[in-house]
Amino acid sequence: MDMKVGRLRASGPKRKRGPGRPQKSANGDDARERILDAAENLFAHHGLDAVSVRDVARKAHVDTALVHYYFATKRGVFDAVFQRRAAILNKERIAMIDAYEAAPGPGGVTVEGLIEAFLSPLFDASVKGGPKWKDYFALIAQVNNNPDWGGETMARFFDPVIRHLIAALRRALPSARDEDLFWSYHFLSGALTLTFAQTGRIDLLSDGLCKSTDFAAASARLSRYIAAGFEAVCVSRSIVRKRTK
Amino acid sequence: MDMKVGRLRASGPKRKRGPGRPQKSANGDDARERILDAAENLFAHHGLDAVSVRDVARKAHVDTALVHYYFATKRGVFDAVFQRRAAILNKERIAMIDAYEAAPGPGGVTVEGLIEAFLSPLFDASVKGGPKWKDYFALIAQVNNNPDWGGETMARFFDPVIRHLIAALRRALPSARDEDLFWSYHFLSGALTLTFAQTGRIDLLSDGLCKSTDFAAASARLSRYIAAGFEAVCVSRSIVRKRTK
DNA sequence: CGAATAATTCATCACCCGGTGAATTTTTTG
DNA sequence: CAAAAAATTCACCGGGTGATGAATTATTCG
Repeated sequence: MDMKVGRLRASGPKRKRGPGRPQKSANGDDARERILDAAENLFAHHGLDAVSVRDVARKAHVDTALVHYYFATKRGVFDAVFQRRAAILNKERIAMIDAYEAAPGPGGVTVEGLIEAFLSPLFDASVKGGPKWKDYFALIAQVNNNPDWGGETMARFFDPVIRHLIAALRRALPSARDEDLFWSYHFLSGALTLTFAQTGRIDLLSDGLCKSTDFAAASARLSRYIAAGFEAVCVSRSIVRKRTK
Repeated sequence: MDMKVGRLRASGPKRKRGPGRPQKSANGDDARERILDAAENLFAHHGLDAVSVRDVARKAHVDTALVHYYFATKRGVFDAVFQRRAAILNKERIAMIDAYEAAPGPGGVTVEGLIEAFLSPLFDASVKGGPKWKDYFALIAQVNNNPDWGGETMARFFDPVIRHLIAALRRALPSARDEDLFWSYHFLSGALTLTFAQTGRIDLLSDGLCKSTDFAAASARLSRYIAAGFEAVCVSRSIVRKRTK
């Protein structure tokens, strides 16, 4: 009986910098990068399961075998796409929160200020960063709402930043309960990711008055909306809470 | 030349009540119903594209051909699942909004009261209605965040109720702009559907303090959270708006 | 140049997919 | 009971899927 023998080929070549490099290196037109871009775009717009490795390869003008050469498996492609922009983003977001806490406006640290610091790198990237960043955020929206492996994946990449935000919120709202903070963040997460998902939903609902792609409009409202939600839920209402619980 | 001839077989049998009925009819154990239940569960937990017709048939203890006999295509199965509970739900939600507007508490109609009327049939069904209803709501979460056809599908089934809610909110907040109302609803929609998606995300983030399955806890917070968001965004701040716009 | 190494392609495998037409079985009707 | 109709199964098709090993091309290094 021949059991399925595990793949021996490692996940891609040894990445030493020197020898045998591809056509272009300083340029962003490596085949590897093209594959990631193609996958990012397709996964974001159609979901992981609706896109085949062949689709990705075709869009990247590359043979399917090359995709497996670099990333071993389809899930490997996905992970690489997901990871590529996460690190940059997370560093910025933590820096923004810290900077705001170190020098808030007159009146001190507010919930809205913290939320805005937490969100601004995302909206900045999606507005100024070009379509690839928009694709990336749409991809995150997909993952965040995936019931299979979404929760685990999001936790792996984004929990540090989020815990950082929640710690800061805890300082800004000393009377808040942790459950209230976590649920409030959960609602924020849902509102944010649906906005990033660009489903065209709001376009249809509003008969064209609002556009899914108009992140500036979303950004102008979201921080205020969410901050008000946090304050309404997290600021001492223990009497009411006991009644509803 | 033989062009692909359209399917001649109609989408299922003639549904007259009399002849040739299956094993059980009054009971909910029809094969047709079993297929819908199986599909509902699988689509909700894994997404439409990750589930095959064979998976559904296997779970329903039925041949794949029977699935096509009743629903013609995989998408047909999905539509039937989606539609099955939508009508019931929408009728209840409109009734709740109307009832609340007709007899609000002392102090008149509030945003929180409207939101709660709008949401309560959902949480009621998911808490009291058993696991099939939870599956259904998880399925809605999938659809709402699907960038391909989610926006259009949600619009087709739920826009009437939502427009009804927004009309009521417009009466409760006469100074609100429509863009603000639509964006505010959009955020509500995202927060709600991520909650229904049951991704386990909040469980991991909170180290088990909060549970994705605890709809009672979510329900206890969501209306207040969202109402505060609506009021913060939609109540006259035209001076500020002009600056950010 | 020529050897070494990385990048890329080619041909292919075993399997799963959605869907269909023709039997076959079950149920209802007269 | 027989005839009719509905429900269900069986066998199958064409095509797509993720993945792989061997061959081929491009690049770098000595």
